[in-house]
Amino acid sequence: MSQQRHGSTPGAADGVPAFPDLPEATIARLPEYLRALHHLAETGAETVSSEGLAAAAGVNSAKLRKDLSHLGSYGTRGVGYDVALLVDQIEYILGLDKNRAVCLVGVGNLGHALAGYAGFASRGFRVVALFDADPKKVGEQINGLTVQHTDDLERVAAEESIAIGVIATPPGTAQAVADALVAAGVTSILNFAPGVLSVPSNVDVRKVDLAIELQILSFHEHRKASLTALPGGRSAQPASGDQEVVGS
Amino acid sequence: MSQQRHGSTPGAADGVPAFPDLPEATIARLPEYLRALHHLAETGAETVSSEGLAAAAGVNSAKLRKDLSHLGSYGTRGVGYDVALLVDQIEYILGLDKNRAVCLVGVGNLGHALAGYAGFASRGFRVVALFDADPKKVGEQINGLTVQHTDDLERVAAEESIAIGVIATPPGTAQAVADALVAAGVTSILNFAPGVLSVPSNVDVRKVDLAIELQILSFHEHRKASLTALPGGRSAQPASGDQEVVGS
DNA sequence: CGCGATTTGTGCACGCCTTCACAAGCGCCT
DNA sequence: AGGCGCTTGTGAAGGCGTGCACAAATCGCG
Repeated sequence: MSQQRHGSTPGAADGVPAFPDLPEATIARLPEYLRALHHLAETGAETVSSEGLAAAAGVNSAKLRKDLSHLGSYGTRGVGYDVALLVDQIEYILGLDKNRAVCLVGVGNLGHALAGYAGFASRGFRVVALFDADPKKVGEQINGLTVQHTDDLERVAAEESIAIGVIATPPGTAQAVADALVAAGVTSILNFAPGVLSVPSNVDVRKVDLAIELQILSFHEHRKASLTALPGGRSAQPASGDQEVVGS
Repeated sequence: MSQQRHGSTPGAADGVPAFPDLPEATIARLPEYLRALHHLAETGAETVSSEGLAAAAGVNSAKLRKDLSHLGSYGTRGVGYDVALLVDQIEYILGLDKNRAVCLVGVGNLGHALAGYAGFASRGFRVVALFDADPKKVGEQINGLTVQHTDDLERVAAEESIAIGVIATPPGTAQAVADALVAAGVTSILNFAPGVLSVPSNVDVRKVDLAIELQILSFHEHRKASLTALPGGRSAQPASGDQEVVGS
């Protein structure tokens, strides 16, 4: 990473750089920019304009520029952004240069898929431990890893100093698993189980509920249907622009 | 608020009710309220206060009341909300009373898991068709359904008038699949493939990128680590409140 | 019947995020 | 060297969402 001048992180005093406090909305978009940049790099592009990168990431260019400006000034006016440089910067900010260890709890249908998900490894995450409460699953080999019993979760996770845990258990056991993860020193949890987790305030939780996504789509289906059925409603065919992404 | 009867949907003139236009943020929370309400109903509760429901859904009570007020006036002051009534209302708004048909494209690791995901069926969604481009997978039986070839996607989806499609293919083929879905009349897409989909403006797309979620957590890990390492940073143990959910 | 306890519904202010519009800066061409 | 076109970075405005604080409404009880 550090490329001499341009490279050093803004506000770096000594070895440990001060951390720019980015808006949460910006953080959520950085991974998307990063993916687009990787794609551009593969096609051999050296630089990108904000317009080009914005299009590749599916946002508008003003938003992209403002987002990137929060990281520092890594563009060249009249030219654009250096792809390689920007990749390094974003990966540094996101902490992806650390090759983070992740453990996964719950090797059911979904957990099984997550354990083998290529997208994790390709973005700097290593799944290093699998757990399940079902004795029949303990010992099973998945993707080169042996499933261990959740009773050992706390010990193993602590030993390997795992910082990120993924919960893919049934809703009933999710809270207990979260408690064990926290006890083991995990400070970030990605939760696929429906329901609310209660954790200490120093632990970050992100939730992904597949059914909720469908329900939101269902709402919009319902809305669209009621519009076309209504007297004033136009008959569903509002031109064909590009891209309507609903919600956040 | 007019209130009148309490039962029928607000603004209903004839058979087709006018559709309240809810804030997007509210819509995204309704499924969570619904889940909490179902849970309460199972425990035999007749009514809930906004405080109680808010706690169960992991939000603050003012927000919950404002959200629900957008649906109409379905609470009773001094008492709370009628659980059964509220369930019906939210399910109606979300269009879950329609038992919507969903098709799933891409029966890889993730797609396989989604096809068997119990959370879909239990919330009013029926997976009615599976597709994959790999001839080796075509014909395979999953959860009582036969995997069909993506060449038949457009025909089958149109015949069964499927409105919602789920994409769980590798990123390279996602756009082509989306085009086929749109051509078949699908107007809502849930996309698990990384990358930006381009669709007509009357089609809603929601994206779930599992790797992005981890990257956001990674950022917060990085931030927390740099804080504790910094001279001014407190030594990581900021009391133990409840619930810190990061991001939207 | 009236009163107090309780809980909803909402007006208001604040902060975050988005978007526009433009000045500042950079490279290239003449 | 100078000017021109292009692109970034950002000030300002507007919109959306959140949370507070309180009035309005309902129930139960004396």
